[in-house]
Amino acid sequence: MAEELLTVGDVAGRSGFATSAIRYYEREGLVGATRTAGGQRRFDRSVLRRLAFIRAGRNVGLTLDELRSALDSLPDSRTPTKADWQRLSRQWRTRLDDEIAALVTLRDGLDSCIGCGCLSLQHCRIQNPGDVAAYIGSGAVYLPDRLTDQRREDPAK
Amino acid sequence: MAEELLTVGDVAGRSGFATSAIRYYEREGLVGATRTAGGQRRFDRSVLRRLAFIRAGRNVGLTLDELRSALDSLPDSRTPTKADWQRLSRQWRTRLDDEIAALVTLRDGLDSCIGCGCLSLQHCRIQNPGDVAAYIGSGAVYLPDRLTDQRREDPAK
DNA sequence: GTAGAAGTTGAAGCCCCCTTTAAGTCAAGA
DNA sequence: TCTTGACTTAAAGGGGGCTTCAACTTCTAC
Repeated sequence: MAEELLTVGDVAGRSGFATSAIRYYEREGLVGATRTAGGQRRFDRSVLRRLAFIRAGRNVGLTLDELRSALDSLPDSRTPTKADWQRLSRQWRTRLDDEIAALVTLRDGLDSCIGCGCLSLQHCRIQNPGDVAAYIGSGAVYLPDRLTDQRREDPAK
Repeated sequence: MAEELLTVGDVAGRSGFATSAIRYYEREGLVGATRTAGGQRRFDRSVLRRLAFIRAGRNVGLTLDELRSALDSLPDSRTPTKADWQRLSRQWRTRLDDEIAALVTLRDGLDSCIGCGCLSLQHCRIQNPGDVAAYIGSGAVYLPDRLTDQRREDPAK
C-alpha cells in the first residue's frame, strides 16, 4: 500500500497550526503539497517535521523569510537527517544569546536610570542603547508574542 | 516674559521623534498641546520629558496603551517629580527580568533540542515552552524592533 | 445517490505604530 | 506686504503573519 497522505485538516490537527496558516505557508513556499484530481492539497508526513521546525523557529523569533531560507538549504535529494536539523537550529543558539545579552544591557542601563531618574535624552543609557543595537545587528529581533499566546487554537472549533 | 512654547518641529528636533509621531501621540492622548489662534500646536517643555519616557518605555517593550496608562497615573496637580518618574520606570526592571528569564528558558530548551535533533511536537521543549509563557504572563511582551532601528530619523529631511 | 463535512480560491481585514500624501492654512523674516 | 517654510487635516498605506469571508467544489460515509 502507498504512503498515506494527509489533508490540511489532518496536518492542522497534528501540527497545531490553523488550516489557514498551513495554506499560507504553502503559498509562501515553506511547505510543499501535491494535489488530488479535484484540486485538494495532500501532504506528505514529512511536512510535520518542517512545521515543527517552523514553530520552533517562530518561538525563537525568526521571520518566515528566514525560515524559508533555512528550509531551502535542506537537501532536495534525500530526506533531511537529524544532523541537517541540528545544523539549522544550532544557529538559533547564538541568536538567543545575542538577544539575552541585549536585554541584559538594557536592564543594566535601566538600573542606572532608576537611580538617577533623569531620562535624559542626551545621557540616559535606556534612551540610547546604541551598543545594544549594535550587538543585535540588523535582523529583526524580538521576543515573539507567540510565546505569550501558547494556547493552540482548537482544531475542533 | 512668558514661558516659550515649542512647535511640533521644535519638539521633533529635541526629542528625536518624527513630527508625524508626535502628532499621533497627541491624538492618542499621550502628550498634550495647546493651540494658537490659527490652530497650530504649541507644546510645553515638559512634553520632552514625557517623550523621553515614551521612548525609553518603547525600548523596554511597552505598548502605547501601557505608556498612556502609566502617564495617566502621574499627578495632574503638580509637576511630576524625579520620584514619580522613578516609580514608573522601576516596574520596567521586573518586566525586563521576566523577559530575560523567558529567553534563558527558551535557550536552555533549545540546547536539549540541538542535542537530540528531535523537534518532536510532543516532547520538544522549544516546541512547547509552556513554562516560559506562564512565567511571562498574559501581557504583550517582546523585544522591540525599535531596538534594532536606533538611527533616529533626520528631522532636517 | 446524496447529505454534509471539509476542501478550494481571491480578496479583504486585523493589529500596532506610525508614515505618507494631498490639499490647503499659518507664521515670521525681509 | 509678500514669500517661504512650517504647520494643519483626513485618509490611505505599510509590514508581518496570518484570519475571515463569500461563494463555491470535492470527498466520504451512509
